[in-house]
Amino acid sequence: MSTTEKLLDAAEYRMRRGGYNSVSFRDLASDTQIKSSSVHYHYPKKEDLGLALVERYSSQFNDELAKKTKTAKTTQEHLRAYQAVIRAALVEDDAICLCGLLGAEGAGLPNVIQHRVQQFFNENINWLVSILPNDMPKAEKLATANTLLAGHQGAMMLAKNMQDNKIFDTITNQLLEQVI
Amino acid sequence: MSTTEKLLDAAEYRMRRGGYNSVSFRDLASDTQIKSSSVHYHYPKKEDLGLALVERYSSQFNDELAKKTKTAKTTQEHLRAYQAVIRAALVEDDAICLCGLLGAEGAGLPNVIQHRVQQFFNENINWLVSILPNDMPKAEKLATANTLLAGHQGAMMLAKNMQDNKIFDTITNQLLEQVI
DNA sequence: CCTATTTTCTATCTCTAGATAGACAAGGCT
DNA sequence: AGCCTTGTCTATCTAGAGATAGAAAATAGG
Repeated sequence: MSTTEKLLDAAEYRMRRGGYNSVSFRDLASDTQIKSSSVHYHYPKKEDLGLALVERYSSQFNDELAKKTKTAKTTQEHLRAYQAVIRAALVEDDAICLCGLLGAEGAGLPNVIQHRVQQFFNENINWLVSILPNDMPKAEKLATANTLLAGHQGAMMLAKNMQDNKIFDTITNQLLEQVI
Repeated sequence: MSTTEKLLDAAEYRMRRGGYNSVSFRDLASDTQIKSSSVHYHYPKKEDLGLALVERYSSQFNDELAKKTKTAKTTQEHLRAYQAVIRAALVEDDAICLCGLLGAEGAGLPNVIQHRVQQFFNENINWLVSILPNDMPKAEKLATANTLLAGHQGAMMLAKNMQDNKIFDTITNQLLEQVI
């Protein structure tokens, strides 16, 4: 595994738990067995690191979604895949969504990162809109996409906080049942 | 206004935007025109400050909720009040919920604060369960309460991020319509 | 094998963080 | 007046942050 990958892994682990400001170059250095100045070689500014991380997270998320919907046909199947991808992020990594956390910290972050997180949400919404039933009015599609996104993000946050992943399932199941 | 109130106001303003780690004693000192050592006089450790802040936020939230539901009778009326209280926190303060943000930052915070935030969520859920229709099965009440809480928190985060408070209204209206 | 590039290192800077000790000031109470 | 409590100040400590310069090592390509 390349050094940049190791760095991003360590940064993702830490950032998805404590947030942007809870991660330091020295932490990442010790996680990856190099010196903090070497971390700066790969990512000169913290902003660079953060941006690269959101970019990787975002494209991995979209890849997962594409993979899990390869054979999906109905809206229901697509939504179950959406739920499953997010659930995996929560359960396997035992952490909430990187963009959910960075989105909450919003104003405390460099502008480039804020915008990249916003892009992640926009992509989410566009995807959701694209897989909702054709006979659903456009405005309702948009509303539903926003509700699903917000609901899933909130569900991760709540489940993590209550230390009970069943809460995520309960909430998202209810959302999927009611929305369709 | 007392110094401690001024301090909590300044801390709340900053913390609801950038998160726990984005607030420093020196920031608060300059916000309130005193020296940082004087801030330590009122709140010896940052943890003390954070805890006092969550406590004040939490009780103000519950007070608002009580006030707005004084004449409420139906579940619908109670839920509209819940929505309105959170909306006011979003629109008037132009910031997301303190506990939503601290909840997301979870693992990066002192334990006492984590637990106090968790208590805020528990109180929210208990309140929601208490105002849901009597004929709704207990399990469904709990699920619905969780969905409403997560949905509202997610809606704040998303609306703030997209810089469009209408998103909050759209999402929460849809939730209230579908859930009842 | 030698050179050029990439990567890591040592060493260090500056700034800010949280935190503390102890002097000093203002006000009420007896 | 003298005292005690409350609050603020100056001054300072230690730790850690992000960041940089320049030497040294590793690696790749001809």
